[in-house]
Amino acid sequence: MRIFNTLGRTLQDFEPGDPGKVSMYVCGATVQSRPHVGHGRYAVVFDVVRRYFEWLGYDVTYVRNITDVDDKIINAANEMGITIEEVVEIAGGAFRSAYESLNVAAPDIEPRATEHIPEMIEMIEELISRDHAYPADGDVYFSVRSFPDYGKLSGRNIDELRSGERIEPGEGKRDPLDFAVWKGAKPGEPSWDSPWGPGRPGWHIECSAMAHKYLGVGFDIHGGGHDLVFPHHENEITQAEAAGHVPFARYWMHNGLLNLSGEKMSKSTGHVVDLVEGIEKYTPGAVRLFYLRTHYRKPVEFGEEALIDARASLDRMWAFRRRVPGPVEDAPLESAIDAFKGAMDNDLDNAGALAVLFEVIREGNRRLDASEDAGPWVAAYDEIIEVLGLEEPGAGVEDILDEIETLALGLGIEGASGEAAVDALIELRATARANKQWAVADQIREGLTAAGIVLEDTSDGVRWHRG
RNA sequence: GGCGACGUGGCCGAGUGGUUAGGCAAGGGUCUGCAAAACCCUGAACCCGGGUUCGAUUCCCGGCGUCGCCUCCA
Repeated sequence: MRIFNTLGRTLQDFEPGDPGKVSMYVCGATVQSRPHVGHGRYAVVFDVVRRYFEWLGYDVTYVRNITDVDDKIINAANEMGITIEEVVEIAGGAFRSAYESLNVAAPDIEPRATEHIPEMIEMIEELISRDHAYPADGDVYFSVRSFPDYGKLSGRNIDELRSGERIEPGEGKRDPLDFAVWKGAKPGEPSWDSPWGPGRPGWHIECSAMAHKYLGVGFDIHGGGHDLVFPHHENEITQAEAAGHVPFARYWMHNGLLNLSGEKMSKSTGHVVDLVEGIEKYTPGAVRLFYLRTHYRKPVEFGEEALIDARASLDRMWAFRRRVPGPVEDAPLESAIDAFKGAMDNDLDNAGALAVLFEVIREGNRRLDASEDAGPWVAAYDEIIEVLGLEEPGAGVEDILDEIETLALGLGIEGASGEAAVDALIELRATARANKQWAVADQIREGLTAAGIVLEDTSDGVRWHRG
């Protein structure tokens, strides 16, 4: 597999550090407010990275952190008059449920910054002892000029940064480029004890410390949104490697950002679409497919048309799979699997992989139409759809029991509920159709449609699914 | 200003030095009580100008345009 490594900005063959295993660390979100649709993209992209490696047979350890203390969380708590724990609980819950509905598998480890203060303090002490960091009035700063490699990830050099420098030197900073690894507590802020007095960690140090703790030195893949390349990831590498963890991570993957009306979405400007609302409006599957239609490194415009397009494509996929109910025994079509693998091995060409899937669907449909064996095509579909995480969820009816029951009772069906009632209605309709009582048949179809169930008449009988 | 990415048919979106990507939408067929689904066929593209080449959408140079990072940000 070839991966575009941000470190070096080239396509590189992926070789795990430990044969048969892949260790991944992905920067999760700062849980200060509800997730926007941009957060969904990184979650889905790296979920697919993980699924693909697992599908290839690797034993994957996936770590995704939660930043649960920073300036913005503290501000949000103050504004709303609640504790930071409550902010984290509310926002974190919204993230969790959004991930779940997007079919993003939970990480193996989900460390929180506040639960790793000792590890961070230890790393800061190491940095100080190596003269890469220095305390100043309760803060501790990293000395950027003490680390000659600074800038290697983001591809910039210190002097260029300096010319673009806009920040006034902080009180204790020796150099405007230096950044805080530990921030002394101001009155009223949450804090932890440290050798430099009460305070809290700087943003970047948490990832350096937690990635090292769970994945060790030189783990395989570090991921995150492209906007994290600088300064966050640059600083992460710098701290970790300055503390002696060399190399910090071997491959760096960054997903492209989402635009809204041509402009990047951003929490700070409020230029966002709420992820949960987007999922409700367009359905979770359509949102997930929307993310996967485009190569993961490209920027994408989030817009109504694209989501409706994705929804239609998804319907096509699922409609194909419904034609062959239940699991299939056949081995997946080899040529399709090879093509899929070829696309994915090419720096996770998820869009190319989808093209393979659609070719499988077209030929599978053609064979089913012609009453030829489509088993290998269906099996290939199952294989691919699962790696992409786009499988159709089970068609439960729990949320529309009342509608179904009312409809059933209206037609004289008693004692049946839920799916049994649906079956009874379908049976009743079949009788009506056999007697050419089209009005009754249509009444049942329309009633079920209104309740959210779509009927399909096929040569093999009637199928139903949620609309 | 510095660094970087990108510019493909109505829309979205892969890819390649010479041969059909794919999806959505559109038109025409087939199938069909209705509905849905499906299959077949059709049209349409490679920002502009140079260069390299037998031949460039694909390589090189220049231009134009869009976007990102340089400050918290997936």
